[in-house]
Order: sequence, then C-alpha cells, then structure tokens
Amino acid sequence: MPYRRTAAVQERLDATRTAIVEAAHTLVAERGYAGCSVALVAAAAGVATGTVYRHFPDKGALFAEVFRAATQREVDAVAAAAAGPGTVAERVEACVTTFARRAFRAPRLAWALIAEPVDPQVEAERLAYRAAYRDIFARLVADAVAAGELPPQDPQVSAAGVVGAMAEALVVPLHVGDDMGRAPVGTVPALSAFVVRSLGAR
Amino acid sequence: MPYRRTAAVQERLDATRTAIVEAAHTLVAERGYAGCSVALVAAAAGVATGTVYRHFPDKGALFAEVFRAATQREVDAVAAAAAGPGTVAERVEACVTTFARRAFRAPRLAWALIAEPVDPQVEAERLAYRAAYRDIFARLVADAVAAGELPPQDPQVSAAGVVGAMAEALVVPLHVGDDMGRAPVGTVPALSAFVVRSLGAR
DNA sequence: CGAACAAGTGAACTGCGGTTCAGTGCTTCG
DNA sequence: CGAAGCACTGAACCGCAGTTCACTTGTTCG
Repeated sequence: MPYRRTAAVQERLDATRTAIVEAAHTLVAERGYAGCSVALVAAAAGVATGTVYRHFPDKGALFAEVFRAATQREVDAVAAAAAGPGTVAERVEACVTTFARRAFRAPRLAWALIAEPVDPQVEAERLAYRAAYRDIFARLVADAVAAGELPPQDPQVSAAGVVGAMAEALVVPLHVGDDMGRAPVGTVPALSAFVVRSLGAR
Repeated sequence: MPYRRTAAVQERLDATRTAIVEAAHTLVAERGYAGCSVALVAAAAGVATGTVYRHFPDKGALFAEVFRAATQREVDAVAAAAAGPGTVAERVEACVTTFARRAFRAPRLAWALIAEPVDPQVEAERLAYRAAYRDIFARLVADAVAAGELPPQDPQVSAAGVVGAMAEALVVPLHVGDDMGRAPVGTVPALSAFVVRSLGAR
C-alpha cells in the first residue's frame, strides 16, 4: 500500500480547488464571463492550466459552480429580507432594496449573473437563480393573498413579473457605459415603489 | 467604360441580399441563433458561403440586420396597440396581449429576440429593441400621469419594469421544454393584470 | 466578338481557446 | 532509503466556424 491520500494532501487539494473557484469568481466580478479563459483563471489561482482539469471536468462545470455559489449568496440575502418583519409591502421593499444595493455594489458580477451571454451549462445555473428568486416572491405573494393582505393574483406570474422588472430595471444602468458603480440613486426607490404597486400592496 | 452596374443586375443583387436575409430570418425562427452558421444561411439562400460576404462585412452585421427587421415588426405591432382607443388600462392591456400573442405564435423567434445568447453586435440590436418598447410604455405612462389617469411615478423605471416583467414572464414558458407553442392560456391575462396593476391603473 | 471587369464560388485558411498528455517532481509507507 | 503512485506542469493539439481569395462564370459595351 505504497500511497494513500493523506489528510494533509486532501487539505492542499481542497485549498487548490478553492483557490481556483475564488480566482474564477474574482475574474468574473472584474471582467465578466467573456474575459475568463481557463488559462487566465489558472494563472490567477497560481496553478497550471492542466491543474484546473484535475478538479473540474470542463470549463462549464467550473463556472457553473462559481455561478451557483455567487448566486446562492444573493438569493440568501434576498430571502433574509423576505423573512424579515413588517408588512408585505415593507418586506417586498426590503427585498428589492437588498437586491439592487448588492447589484450596484458589484455591478460587473451582477451583470454576469443576470444578463451576460454564457455557455448553456452556465445558463442552466442562471435559470435556477431566477427560479429561486421567483420562489421567494411567489411564496410571499401566495401567503399574503391567502391572508388577505394582497388582492387575488397568480403568484407565479406576479413573481416572474417582479423578477423581470428588477432585472430589466437594473440591467439598463448596469450595461450602459463603463462607469458602473455610480448608483442611480433615484432608481431604487422608484423600482421598489413599482414592485410594491405591481403586487397591489396597500 | 467597359462595365457598368445595370438596373437588372442591381435588381438581382438586391434579390440575393434579400434572399440571404430571409433565409437567416427563417433559420433563426426555426433553430435559434445558435443554429445559424454562415454556411447554413448561404445554403438556405441558395448561394455560396463567400457570397454572403459580398453583401455583409461579417456575420454580426448580417444578423444585426435580421434582428433589426424582426424587431421592428414587433415594436410596430405593440406601438399600434398603444396608439389604439380606450383608457390607459385598456391600451396597456392591448400592448401586453399583442406582445404575448405574437411571441407564442413564433416562440423560437421570440426567444432568440428576447433572451438567447448572441454576439455583442447582435446584442446591441436587442438593447435597441428593448429601448423601443420602453419608450412606448414610458410615453404612455408619462402622458397618463400628466393627465391624472395614473398616479405619479418615474415613467422610465415603470416602463423598464413593464418590459422586464413581460420578458421574464414569457421567457419562462418559452424556454422550458421543446413543446413551445402551446400557449399557457392563463398566463397572458394574469400578466396583463399584473402590468396594469403595476402602473396603478384603475 | 472580345477586352475589361464584376459577381459568384467553395475549398483552404486562420485564430482562438478548450482540452490533452508525456514528462517532472512530490508524497507515502514498507 | 526507494519503489510506487499521485498531483502538477504547460506546450502542443484539436475542432470549429468565421473569413479569405485564387479562380470560374457572367455581364457590359466599344
């Protein structure tokens, strides 16, 4: 039994894998998906190109994981806002504000997650991402309708509408020009008012 | 002066160009942008690959034109609905219904126009497309707010929200599965109600 | 007709980035 | 130690679709 994967080795392995994922995440946040070649990711992680393929079967799998992780953070933040205290209107507003503030804080990442052209494999993650948002709002709406806090409506359609509205309203300022990050201050309250109104709150 | 481009020749030239554009349009409507190689378009148009490059500088320019034309038809249809008679709510509803019905009638084309990953050059056309829709709704909203038919709101944000909501609500059924074309009957009225409510109509 | 040139052809080229793999050096454990 | 086997390396490979271009075919007009 001349070789066994020791704990220390496994740890280094995991560290390398993590370094690759984090390098990829950083690069996506800086330059978008289009600016991320495997060679570049490897260099940023301090490993050789081939090493990436010891941890991931192909590029798509790597970035699917990157997107999944990045996405989960965003969804969790919004879910937390949805679970907060207050009326439906207040919670919806908290969701929109949370989503928008985070997007403007990392605009390129947000654009990559929401709208940038990506491989089918990664696109699948994005669909899941949007579905997760839809579910948050759909549940919020369904509960509120049942409780009589909102007028009758199709929660799925309303939720899709809300997600689409948020995405569209943010993609416009995110995509135009290079001076992203300058938060269009007026946009967020206006968007949030739109969303609250769209659900028939108050 | 041994050669001059005669009217008959010019006509044939124009016909070829048109054939290429129409072939590209048909292929996009059938298989999406991803399924459209230059060679395939050329074959469908009954010309050689190189001929495409006598009419367009590159693939992006060809498809930018295809998208522009396809887009214009859609935008015109919605603009006509917006210009129709009736209250704001009725006209908005007409816009949503027009948009949705047309999308479900040619689902693959709609998906390509709205959401499929495309080249940056073509993406630019898509942005123009969305901007055109935004303008229609922004004007509708601005006028209605001025006339006191709608509550005060930022017309640009509201318009973006409406466009995003329509796109998202339709992309979901358009993208899922291969059995596109089966119109989810309940979705359109629900979406239309959502949009009308989002603007604060009635 | 035939000289001059445009339009059309399609096989070959090209550039790019994902992927591979033979070679190197490290880790394990008897 | 040292044999066995793994992780790592990075230059070379490869596939693909957009693009090119030497050549063929068609058109004009003195």
